[in-house]
Parts: sequence; C-alpha cells; structure tokens
Amino acid sequence: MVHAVKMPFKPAMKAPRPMSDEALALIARRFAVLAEPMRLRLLHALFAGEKSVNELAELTGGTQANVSRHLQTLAHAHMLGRRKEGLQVFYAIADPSIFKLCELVCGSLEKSLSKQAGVFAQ
Amino acid sequence: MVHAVKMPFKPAMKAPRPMSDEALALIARRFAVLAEPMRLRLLHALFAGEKSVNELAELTGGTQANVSRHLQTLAHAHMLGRRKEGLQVFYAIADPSIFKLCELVCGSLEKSLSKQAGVFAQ
DNA sequence: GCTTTATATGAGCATATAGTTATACATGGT
DNA sequence: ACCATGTATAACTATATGCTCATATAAAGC
Repeated sequence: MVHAVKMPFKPAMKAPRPMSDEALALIARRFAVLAEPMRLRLLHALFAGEKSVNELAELTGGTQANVSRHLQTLAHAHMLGRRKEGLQVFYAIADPSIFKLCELVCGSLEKSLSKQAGVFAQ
Repeated sequence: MVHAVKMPFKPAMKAPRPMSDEALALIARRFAVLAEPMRLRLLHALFAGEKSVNELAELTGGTQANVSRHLQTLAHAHMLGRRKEGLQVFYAIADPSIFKLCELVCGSLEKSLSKQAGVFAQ
C-alpha cells in the first residue's frame, strides 16, 4: 500500500519532530481563544490600557455577563491580567505576543483582501 | 449611569479605531482555522514541503475523509495551495505568515509552561 | 467501457461553546 | 444590618463544527 509518490519539488524531508498531542492541543486552544469576535473586540479595547468590566461592556456593546465570561476566558489563557480594586475588576493585556499575533493576522488578511478592500480602511 | 471610574494607571486613551464587525469576523475566522489540532498537525507536516492527501493521512494518522476536509478548510482560508497532478492532489503552505504565527504561539506557550515543562521537549 | 486509485462530499451524530436571563457573591457606604 | 453597585456564575437554548461511514467524482490503465 506504499504507493510510490512522485515528489515534484522538495525532496520530502521528514517533518522536524512529531509534536505531541498535548502540545498541539495547547496551541489549538490558544488559537481558539482568539477565534471569537467579542474577545478580539475586548483585546482591541484593551490595547489602550486596562479597563473595568463595565467599561468594556459599554465600549463593546456586550452584556455584562457575556463580557465577564469572555474576560475570564482570556485571563485563564494568561492573555489578560486581573486586578481588583474596590468593587471594580480591571483587566489588562498580560501577554505582549498578542500584539504581534494580531499584527501578523491583520497583515496577511489585508494582503489576501487587497482586492475587495475597504473592510479595514474605516 | 456614567459611573466616574478611577483610572489607576494609563490615562484612558480611547481605543485606536473601532474596528468593523466584518474585520473582526475575518480575523476571528482566521484564528479559528488554526484552532484545531488536526489542522495544526497537517500544517506541521507541510512545513517540510508539499504532500499529497494520502501521505498526509498516513503521517497524521487521520482518515482520508477527515484529512481531505481539513485540507479544504485550510485552502479556503488561503493558508494552503492546491496542485493536482494525475490522481493525486498536493497541498503546500501558501501563506508564509503561518510560520511566524506558530513560532509566536509556541514561544509564548513555552514561557507560560516553563514550570510544568516537558510537553514541548519531545 | 470497465476497473482501480485518489480525492471530495453528503448525511447523521456528538460535542463544544456563545448568548441570554436570572441569580449569587463581594465590596463599600449609610 | 441593610442597601446599592460591580462582577461572577448557573441553567438553558441555539448554533457550529468535528468525526465517521458511505458514496460520488475524477483521472489513469487495461
């Protein structure tokens, strides 16, 4: 069943290292956290500095409950830090790689969308 | 209802630009495509160069049907290119930003996991 | 044209997760 | 102690998506 495959270009070097299931799950989980518009909206709002839950709810137009949930998701993924001050809880971006991640994705998206542009212009 | 909020640190500069719903949906979608272990496994296998569907199925241990589906998802997101040659279809990484994305995520993950390490060691 | 091989796709099931509403918890003021 | 405010959580519904099995499509050889 080992069908002799033509190798058109690259000489078929084996994949570097197999990558454990656990590692893949962790990476996938990290991407999944970033795969929700509301969470991206929250991150975007936090680019300017830390904010309270209610502030974020107002800025993003989400309900308090939903925003709180998403903030927790982001915090559990160590992307946000949490600071309690009196009645309020302030969240802030804790993982600086978030900025680069978003830059990368936005950049490659702008490329593949340069035709139907306008979406990012604003 | 505009509760006067104490601004502990940063002087509350407004978020740069509101970011349209469409843009956010596109970015979220892109992250979602990367948020599945099997797709990450496929991308990882393709780091070494283009491969056919069956090759990838064998390498990843997935069924032909499932691998084909995931490859399509990746291709529709413009992350993979597709080349047909005879009976076989070869997929290859088309978006170089993928490499940097994975590097970034792996890097920040290794940091936050340096304690329980070993997952990435292999 | 028929068969074989490689890939794609349709249908169905199972699971995960986003959103809502209502309520609980916590803190500060009176 | 009580009440007001800010945040978290529980229960539920709706939707999306991954996986499997079976089948369809497409190309190559006979």
